[in-house]
Amino acid sequence: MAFMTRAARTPLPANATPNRRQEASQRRRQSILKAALDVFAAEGYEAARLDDVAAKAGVAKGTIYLFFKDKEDLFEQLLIGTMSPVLAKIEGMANERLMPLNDMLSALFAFFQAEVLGTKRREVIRLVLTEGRRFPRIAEIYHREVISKGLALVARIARQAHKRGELSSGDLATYPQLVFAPLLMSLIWDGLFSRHDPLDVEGLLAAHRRLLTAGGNPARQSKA
Amino acid sequence: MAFMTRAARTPLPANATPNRRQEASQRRRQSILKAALDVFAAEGYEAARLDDVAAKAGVAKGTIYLFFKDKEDLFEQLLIGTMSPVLAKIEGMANERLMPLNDMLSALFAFFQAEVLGTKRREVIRLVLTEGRRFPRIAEIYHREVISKGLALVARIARQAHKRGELSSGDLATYPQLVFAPLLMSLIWDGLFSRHDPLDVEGLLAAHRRLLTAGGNPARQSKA
Amino acid sequence: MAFMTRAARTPLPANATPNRRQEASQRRRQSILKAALDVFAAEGYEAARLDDVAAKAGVAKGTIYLFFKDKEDLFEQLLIGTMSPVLAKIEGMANERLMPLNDMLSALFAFFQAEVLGTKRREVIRLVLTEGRRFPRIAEIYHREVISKGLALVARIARQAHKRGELSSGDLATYPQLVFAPLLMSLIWDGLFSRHDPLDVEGLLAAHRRLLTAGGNPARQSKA
Amino acid sequence: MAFMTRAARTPLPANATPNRRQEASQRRRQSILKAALDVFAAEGYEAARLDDVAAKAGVAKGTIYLFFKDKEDLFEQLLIGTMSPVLAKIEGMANERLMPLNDMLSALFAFFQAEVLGTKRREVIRLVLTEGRRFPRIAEIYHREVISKGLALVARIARQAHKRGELSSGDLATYPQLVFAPLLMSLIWDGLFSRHDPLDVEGLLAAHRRLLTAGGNPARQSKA
DNA sequence: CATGAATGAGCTTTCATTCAT
DNA sequence: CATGAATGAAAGCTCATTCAT
Repeated sequence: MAFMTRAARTPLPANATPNRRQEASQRRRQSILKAALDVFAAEGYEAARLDDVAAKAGVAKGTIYLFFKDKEDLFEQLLIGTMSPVLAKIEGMANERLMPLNDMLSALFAFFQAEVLGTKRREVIRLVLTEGRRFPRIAEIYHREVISKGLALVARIARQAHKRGELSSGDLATYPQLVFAPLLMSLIWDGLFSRHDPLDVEGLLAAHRRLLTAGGNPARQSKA
Repeated sequence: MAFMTRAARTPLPANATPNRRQEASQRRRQSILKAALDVFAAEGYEAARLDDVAAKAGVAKGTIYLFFKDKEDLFEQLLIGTMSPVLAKIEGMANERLMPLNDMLSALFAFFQAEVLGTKRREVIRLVLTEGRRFPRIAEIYHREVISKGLALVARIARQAHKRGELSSGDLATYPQLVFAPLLMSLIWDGLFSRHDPLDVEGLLAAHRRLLTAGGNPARQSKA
Repeated sequence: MAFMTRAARTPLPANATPNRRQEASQRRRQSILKAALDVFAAEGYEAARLDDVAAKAGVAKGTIYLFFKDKEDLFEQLLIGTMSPVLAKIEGMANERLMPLNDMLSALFAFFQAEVLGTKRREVIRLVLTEGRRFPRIAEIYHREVISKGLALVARIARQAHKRGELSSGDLATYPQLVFAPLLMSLIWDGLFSRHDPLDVEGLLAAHRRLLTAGGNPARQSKA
Repeated sequence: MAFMTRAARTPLPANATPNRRQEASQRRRQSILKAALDVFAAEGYEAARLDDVAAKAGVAKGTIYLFFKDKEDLFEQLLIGTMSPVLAKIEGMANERLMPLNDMLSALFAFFQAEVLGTKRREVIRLVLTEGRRFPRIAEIYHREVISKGLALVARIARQAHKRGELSSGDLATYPQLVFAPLLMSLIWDGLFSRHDPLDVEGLLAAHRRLLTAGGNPARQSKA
């Protein structure tokens, strides 16, 4: 937002020029990142060719190096930069008043479907999964900034639900990963097998929600 | 199996030498596959160098091409060949009398921990996950031979458990993936994050089992 | 010199601005040349980067091309331009009344030490030596404007000294290069080996002078 | 020599093969070094293209990397390897009975003209001079293995000549560089200026020898 | 059969030069 | 005039694959 403020304040022709340049530069940077995501997602880090990235971005090969130190830097900035909206969402949820478990699961799964599985962010997560081992820094950042925060949020809600009696066991507070496991499964299935055996993600996640909440409330379970 | 047939047919002393040769040949093939697994697991398909595979296997680089058409063929044979024991186990379980859900989960999780997470097979699965998208044939074979059979087995048992009243819902029969999701999660977590945040896989899977069976047996749930 | 002419003619306040511009332009040109010398001396012609020259000169990369056609032109103008003071000195000495050999050697060696070895001019000569083969034009200009004149001067003095009986042989008149050889040696040694094995240039040149004059004056020799 | 011995002793076909390979390999290595010398000498280190080296050597680009780690290694091995015959000669002269100064100068200058100026070794020395600053290791090795030994040899002979009264001064023992300076001058002149102004190296060195020996022997001097 | 030296296409990265602003 | 972002040719190096031995 900040960058728009000045633009609005300075309709002066003199400032317009450097402004335009900056904007064009940012647009170029974004087009490189977008192209890089496509190519990295399609080929993987090693097989991705910067020639293809440049061609797809509509820039010369050398232009990439104006924005990124090297191929690895492009890859890291791509992965790290794209996670910030997800991060913001998670932190937003964490700061809100703690919602009931079931609401949170609905919100979480809906968010995941709409904002990850339904967008190119899906590819970013996939790249973290597939290349993370060879980019320990990325794995670490991703764990610290996204995974651990998401797990902590779920764990807190599960703990509260357990205290309130919504959950009969503390297992979800101890292993919040169980909440995310089917999301991961969906993402991976979608990439590997949906061509031969499509997965009804919606149904899967609904069933997963029933499973998670059922144990704590056998009465509900019979209705769900 | 086919390759053993002739060996069995030729116990003649005169043929002992070609026999030895065949054995030596098979040993060589195996050492290449073993080395290839190490290298592919450490570097990924693209970054893996056949030089390293040859060195690790103790053979000349050209020797690899006596057994495998090219790098891709080596990779595919590696992934496809290693899954057969898993496949056998799954088919074995499928052919046994159908066991109760809980027993099957115990057996399945124990098998997974002992035979996959605890062995180099872990790396094979990881390679399927990380490289599968770029090797559709492998994904397809793996889905057809392993995944779908494992899911079908679990689905059948879940269906029966549902009929018997062990499970209050048919969800697991519809989405047997829910049973495997935490296994996948464990495998991936182990590879990416255990350095910074180790995961108690045993505990996770136990909690998962409670979750899966809880809904159907409220009485048990309260004890668990 | 030419560029100062107009400046001297235009003390008008109205013309002060174009004047300032010209001065600024010349200052810019000089800063580029100075920076270029540093970078070419440190890296050699090929490895020198115009980016570094521009940064060191405090101008934009494109500015270099306002003064010099291309990298090669910058290099040539640098080498050719810097030799003019040396040239002037040599011509000055040539025009003076011919001095005795010994005095000339003293003056020549002192001049070389103070004005070449002791200044950045040292790097210019080194660049002529190291890059001259690949820039025949520079070698030629340098030979014509500096080397041949310096040699001619020394040869004339040596011839005269021979006639006067100061030198018993005409060798120095025929091979005035012998006078310069240790200067060259000093320059090169200084660049390559002084780190491991410093050379007492002062002492070397003194010994060289004794050697050059000794032959012609055995009496002196015994004292030196 | 050693490698020819075995070849003569082993006309066995079995040993012939690996032998041939080794020989072919060595021939290839030499052809690369020879080509590299041509290209480095013509272009300098930075501007030399390995493509050209490969083409000139009649090998593929990759072949260079079978023998040399990288461009720098090729360059260093070229410079270091070529100096060994010179080194051997110097050490040979050092181990002989110390000869009179005049004989040594004759031998030294003749050797330099025949074995350095008259061969491609000339280019190697030139490369040491022109590139040595940016390859400190080479300068150091060259100083340690060649320069310092040559200087020590000359210094010893000069000291002895001084003691015997052949030389009236100890200057040459202190500054043996004075003996070599005209050799250096010849080498450089040959590379830069001989096209426009050929240098009579033979005459120059003869004059130099007279100069060096004259001071100590005024009688001779008057004849020379 | 087994070898491993040789190949050369292909990739990343650099940097002199240009040109819209 | 001055700028510096953009260009793209060019170079070093790698490595899957081949094939003479």
